[in-house]
Amino acid sequence: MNSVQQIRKKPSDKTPPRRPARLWRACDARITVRQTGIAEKACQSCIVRQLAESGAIAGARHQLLSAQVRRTHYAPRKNLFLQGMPAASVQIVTSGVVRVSRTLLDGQRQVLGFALPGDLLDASLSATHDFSADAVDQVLICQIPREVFASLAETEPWLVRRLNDVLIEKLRCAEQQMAVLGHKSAIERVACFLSNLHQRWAKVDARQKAFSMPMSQADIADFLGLTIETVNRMLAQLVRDRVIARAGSTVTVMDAARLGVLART
Amino acid sequence: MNSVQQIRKKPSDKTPPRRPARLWRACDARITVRQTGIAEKACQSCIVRQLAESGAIAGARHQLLSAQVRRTHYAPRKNLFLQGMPAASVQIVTSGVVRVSRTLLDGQRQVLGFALPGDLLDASLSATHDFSADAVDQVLICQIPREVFASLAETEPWLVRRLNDVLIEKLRCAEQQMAVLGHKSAIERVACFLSNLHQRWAKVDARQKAFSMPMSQADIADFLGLTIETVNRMLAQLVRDRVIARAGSTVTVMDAARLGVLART
DNA sequence: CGTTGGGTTGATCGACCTCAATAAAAGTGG
DNA sequence: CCACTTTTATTGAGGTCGATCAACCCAACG
Repeated sequence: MNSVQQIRKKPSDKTPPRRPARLWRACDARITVRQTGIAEKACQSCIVRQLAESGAIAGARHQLLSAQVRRTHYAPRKNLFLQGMPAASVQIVTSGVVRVSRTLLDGQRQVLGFALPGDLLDASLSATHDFSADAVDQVLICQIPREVFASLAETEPWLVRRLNDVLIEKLRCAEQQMAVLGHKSAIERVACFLSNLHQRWAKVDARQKAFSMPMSQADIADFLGLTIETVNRMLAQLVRDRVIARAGSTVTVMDAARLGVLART
Repeated sequence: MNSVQQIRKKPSDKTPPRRPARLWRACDARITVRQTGIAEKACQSCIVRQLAESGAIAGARHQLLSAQVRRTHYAPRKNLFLQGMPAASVQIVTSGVVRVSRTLLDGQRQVLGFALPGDLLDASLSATHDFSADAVDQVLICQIPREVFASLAETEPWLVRRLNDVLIEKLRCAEQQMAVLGHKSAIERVACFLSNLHQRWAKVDARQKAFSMPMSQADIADFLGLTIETVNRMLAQLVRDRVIARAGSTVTVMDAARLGVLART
């Protein structure tokens, strides 16, 4: 009657061997709040840029938000917040990868996705988080206290509208993932995942050819609705077929066309 | 290498044998625009109630929106709008069931969900629809022209914030569906679907014990990531086990507890 | 140097897909 | 209203993909 579903005890990740903090030093945490001028230059993908990119007016708006931003650093495997915790602030990933997951009623863990630099965590303005977030590797977070954001939203209606757009984008992502989970085979799912990661990292840094995949195969399995073994086998097959190459947690796409075909994207 | 995925030619639905328009007559279409007083009383789940339910202030806000609402009726199997069409208005289902679907790049159809009375279609304010919507049975839609909504949003910031909440709710739904598609067996998926429909119809009309399931099994299959045959077999099994009973397109939950256990909800 | 948490690989099994065929509706034109 | 077609629902038999079970390797770490 039922099948599937072994409960994996520890949702822990591995510490990536390489990733010498190039990306996350680009937006270093050791910036005090008043140094908005520096922050504006340094922070490539902070909450401000994310929320304010609605045109030329960005400059003034940028400063408005910058003054309120706090930055926090998390070590690999550290928890940012737990499902059910009171939500204290609006947060955006500045560097590193964050795993977003949820514990289902039957105790099983569902990985909702992975937040990359520039991605908004917890767009809701509700009282408590309805999912957990954990740092996969070295992570830097930009955050605005909830009250500050709320009062800002009062005087700056564009903020809420911008938030709307972000939410719609997130919804589109979720729907795409529904398609992956509902209609695709194992190899297609893994190919989709890689292709998606590839594209998203390209947005963060278009120059890089390789990208970082620091999450464990267990995380990927839970995200794709597969088992660890299957994920492993599919990755191995893609390497064997010269579609991708792996070196530690770094992945290089060797044959983007093939990958696209496999992903059916 | 690949599996699944036969392309079903016509995404057509069946006309339900019963459903003598009880529900949808409650909010009849033949109301002219000016009769806001009547509309306010008649329309149980119109766009106004949906968007304005943020407290006691609803009355004034209600009238504000009511004056701009148009109502449209669609016959079973009729298309409301197609993926890619310019989005002309904000729409809410007032009665009936609407199938929301998307055509994937490889031509295969993905059913994103089914909108019931009170559900918002197309929350995005983007220029074009990024999915298609079709009437499954007799459907009544409340809609506000996009420009009217936009200008209203200018002066009424609460509108955008309310829209935000709706979006977050939609996002939560999508994530739940991700869990269904990624982690559940066939019988669990069907049980989830039934349980979900049951609860949502209960919100529309708490008195009704049975509920309407007018969509075809092909639609359900595409929504749940299963084949028609499997959906059929699971439904048959649930009927055999006295968990549900079916009469035409009407479903009665006989054993809600069992259904809940099967759905693992 | 044992332990622990990934990662990797093989063998087996079963849930669900696929193919096939029939029945039951629903729509259509006379 | 009745042939007729088309669509949808239903049921059976067989094949396959991916889960399950079971090793084993490897690196990190106390």
